[in-house]
Amino acid sequence: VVTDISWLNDREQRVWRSFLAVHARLTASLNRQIQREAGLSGADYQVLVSLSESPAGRLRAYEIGEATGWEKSRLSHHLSRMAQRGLVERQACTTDVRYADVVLTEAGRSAIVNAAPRHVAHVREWFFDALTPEQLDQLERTYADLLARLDHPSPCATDFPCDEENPDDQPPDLP
Amino acid sequence: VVTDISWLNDREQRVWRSFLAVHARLTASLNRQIQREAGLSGADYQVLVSLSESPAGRLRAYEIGEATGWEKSRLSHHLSRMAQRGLVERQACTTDVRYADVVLTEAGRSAIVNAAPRHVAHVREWFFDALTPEQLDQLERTYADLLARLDHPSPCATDFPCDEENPDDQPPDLP
DNA sequence: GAAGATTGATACATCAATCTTC
DNA sequence: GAAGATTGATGTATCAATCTTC
Repeated sequence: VVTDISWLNDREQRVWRSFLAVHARLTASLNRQIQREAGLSGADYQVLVSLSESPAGRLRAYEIGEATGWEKSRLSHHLSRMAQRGLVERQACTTDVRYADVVLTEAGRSAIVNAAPRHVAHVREWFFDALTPEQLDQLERTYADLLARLDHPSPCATDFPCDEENPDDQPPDLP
Repeated sequence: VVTDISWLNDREQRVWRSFLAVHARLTASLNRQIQREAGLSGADYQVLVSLSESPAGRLRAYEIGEATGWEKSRLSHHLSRMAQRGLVERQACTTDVRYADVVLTEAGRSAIVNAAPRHVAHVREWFFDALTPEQLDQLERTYADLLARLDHPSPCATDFPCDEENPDDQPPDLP
């Protein structure tokens, strides 16, 4: 009954639905596993990874936001919950009081050290082990292209204001 | 600081993070758009699409669960919210009272008819327009492989009980 | 005023427990 | 007892509004 409105062709629809399904199932499985095995949510994991990758286990909330791509309020709520559970600690930054420093606690560090290897094992099992080296190459390229498109929207194909039309402003910059 | 635990190599890490980032940003953008333009969440949209694809705009809750991949409770909660907003209606199935029938209301139908073209336009703009035909081919194949792996776990590489080890049980069956 | 951050309200997701009908 | 579905509790995400400090 949706056929009378403009839609994707068969292949596009197949690819799009696969894209959604792969991600939904993969993240659902990974989140369940990490929750069961380490008592962490996927969101907890992301925050802890960011912090553990920083030299002192300390970052500004702003930087965690950059790393995770979350907005301020989501991050703030989540940090509150994590702080309440003793995984991180908030500390006022000495130089500029606006910036909230977030530091990894001992509990937080042991949580991520415990969780990471299991998590990686599942990412391997469910993602990388299903891919050939060629497919890995292709994905690297394709995702880079997709991210470039998302970072740098093309001249508006839709009815939205799209003031960003300077195509040589910033080089595509890989995460 | 995470380098002393087993991890992915550089390329794998890049691909994995891109995979997560692409999906996160794409779905976040799409959800925002569809919410703003049509007052629907991504979840609403999925349910409405399933229903609108069925001949009578009527499905059993069970079938919507299959289509969306959601579990019973999530679906039930969501259908309650949608029913409250007048997008769908629950009706007892005449033949077997266990099965709950869900029917599309007029409001639900016009909501999806209004939302779909805009949604598709954004999927094109942000996803398909960034891909070459070759990349589309590659993705179709790769996602099929990934789904096959998720449907049909390989003999356990991890410490989990994995009783499903009959590799010729069911042919990989594409959604 | 703008950037960084927080709060409160609401919607959504997940889990365990329950209920009903076959 | 098992399949389909619902409920309640808790955790998570999003939006708008606010607060503080530069």
